[in-house]
Amino acid sequence: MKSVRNTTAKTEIQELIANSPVALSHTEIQSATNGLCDRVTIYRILERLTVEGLIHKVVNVDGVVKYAGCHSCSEKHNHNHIHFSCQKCKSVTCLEDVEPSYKLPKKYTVSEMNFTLSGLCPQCS
Amino acid sequence: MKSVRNTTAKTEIQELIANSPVALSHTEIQSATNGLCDRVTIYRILERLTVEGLIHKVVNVDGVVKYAGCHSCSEKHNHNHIHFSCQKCKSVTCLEDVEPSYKLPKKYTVSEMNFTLSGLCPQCS
DNA sequence: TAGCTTAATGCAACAATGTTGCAAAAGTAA
DNA sequence: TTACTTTTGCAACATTGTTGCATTAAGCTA
Ligand SMILES: [Mn+2]
Ligand SMILES: [Mn+2]
Ligand SMILES: [Zn+2]
Ligand SMILES: [Zn+2]
Repeated sequence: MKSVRNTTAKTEIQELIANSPVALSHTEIQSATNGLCDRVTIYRILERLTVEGLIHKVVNVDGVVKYAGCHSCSEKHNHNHIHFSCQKCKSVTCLEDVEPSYKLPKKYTVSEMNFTLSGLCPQCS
Repeated sequence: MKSVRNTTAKTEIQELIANSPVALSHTEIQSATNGLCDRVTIYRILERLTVEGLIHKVVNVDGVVKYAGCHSCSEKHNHNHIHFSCQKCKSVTCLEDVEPSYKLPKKYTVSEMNFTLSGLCPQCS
């Protein structure tokens, strides 16, 4: 039986992501927590929070990996929203209300989606 | 005036990508060309082909960068199709016919899109 | 064809990001 | 507190991509 332990670093990183209006990268988290723990530990905490369904990973169009809080992912991740990536301020935002629609022609089996739009966010327009 | 030179390596890599049914990563290109040129040269050729509008970059959901041929991008890139990423065979395919629709809050200015679905491709279903 | 200009290449060195193994530290239940 | 197990720190490594610079070679012209 593998139990989950709530450590200081894990709690702090989870709250940091949950309270952030934009998705955060590993580097941004490391800067924000300022020596709270080792950088390897941050990677492992992010992995654990993702598995637990508390945060989700967002791979930006420029390849930068960021993390954002989940709102209703208890058992497994179920995201069908769009992400917006600002080309000016580099922010990545979850647009939870925006559900894209599409129609696949062939015999593809879809299990996940990752839709990202880039341009200028409201602050940078 | 900066002119463009067609070298053996550039031509071969462009044809490799153009004739491939799936998007190719830098590593896959390096393996396929088998010592044709240095790995740095491959990066620079991919950059050049992208600027020239002959290929386009696809950042997969797992962060792996791949390249696929462009069909009608002379002046600048204009892609509005979906990419499909197979979780089993790891292939990334351009679904040129599939155009997703969505409605954004009007405060956002969109200039690019990157939509990727993952699951099982027809061969792996 | 030979020579000239400069785009393209090879190579080394570096940077950023992420992973793994293992011993030490810390969380949790008894 | 003790015992058990998860979590952490650290070092070492892997992958991917970038940069500077000397050398090579593509394409133009005579
Ligand atoms: Mn999101
Ligand atoms: Mn494509
Ligand atoms: Zn912005
Ligand atoms: Zn497949």
